[in-house]
Amino acid sequence: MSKSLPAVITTLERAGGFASAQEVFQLMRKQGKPTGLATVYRALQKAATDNTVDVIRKDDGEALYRLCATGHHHHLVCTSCGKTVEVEGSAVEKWANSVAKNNGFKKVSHVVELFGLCQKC
Amino acid sequence: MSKSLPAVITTLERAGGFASAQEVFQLMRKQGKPTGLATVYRALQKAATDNTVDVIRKDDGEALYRLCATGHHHHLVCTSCGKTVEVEGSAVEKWANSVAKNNGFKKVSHVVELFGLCQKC
DNA sequence: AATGATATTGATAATCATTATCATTTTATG
DNA sequence: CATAAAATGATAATGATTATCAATATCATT
Ligand SMILES: [Mn+2]
Ligand SMILES: [Mn+2]
Ligand SMILES: [Zn+2]
Ligand SMILES: [Zn+2]
Repeated sequence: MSKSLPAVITTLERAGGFASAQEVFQLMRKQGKPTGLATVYRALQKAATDNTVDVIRKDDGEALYRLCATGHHHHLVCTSCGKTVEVEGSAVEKWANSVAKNNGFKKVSHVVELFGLCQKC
Repeated sequence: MSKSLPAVITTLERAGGFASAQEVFQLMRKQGKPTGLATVYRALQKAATDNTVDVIRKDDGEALYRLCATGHHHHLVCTSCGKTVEVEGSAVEKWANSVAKNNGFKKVSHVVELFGLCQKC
């Protein structure tokens, strides 16, 4: 997976924020760089496992991707206005790994999202 | 929505940990309380908006529901066989609260779930 | 009880993101 | 160039979720 990955990432970059695989697919078509849907999915998945993009899920379960400048991190989201703050989670990473080890689990991933009310709300 | 909701919740309770809508549907069938799939979905969605159940998403996007425990805790779930271990998260609680305070957020809640492969799998 | 209004149910079909196939094309390698 | 290996993409299959809508159950009023 090599020829298409850069083009997909570039498209995601131009998209600005979050974009679904389907949206990236459509954008590439409009930009004159049509690419197979399966290839778009493969590229985004690869980028996700490489931690070069973040993945979140809409309420309906659809995956949204975003170029990830800083590496793995989590989100603090205002439940009222939607304001989102990216937060570091090294403490959580360590905790997750130790919990996994203590229970004999391998290849552990985690979902960590924080919700609350921002200052304005 | 009333007749089916209690039965769905009871089934979710018996399931122990997390269960998908499809699993609840199958369980109710086996327990001699067959209920329509659409009804199961409706009941779980209602319970979710009422905050009587938690909703998380597997890596593949499938929604998992869990009866809101009386005592707050998290889960370590095997993505292969579904084995679930309840884990303490005081370290995460502290982290979440400090992150919230640093960003001026109030009434912070969090979703923290761990996924991996258990020893058998 | 009987009637009509309203809400719930569930079998079934439709939706749609994601994944699997697999033939074709491209790239790597000697 | 010749061959093998990897990437691509058109297409079909999968499967969870949602939409329909006719049949039932529940409620309210006479
Ligand atoms: Mn993390
Ligand atoms: Mn917690
Ligand atoms: Zn806010
Ligand atoms: Zn397992």
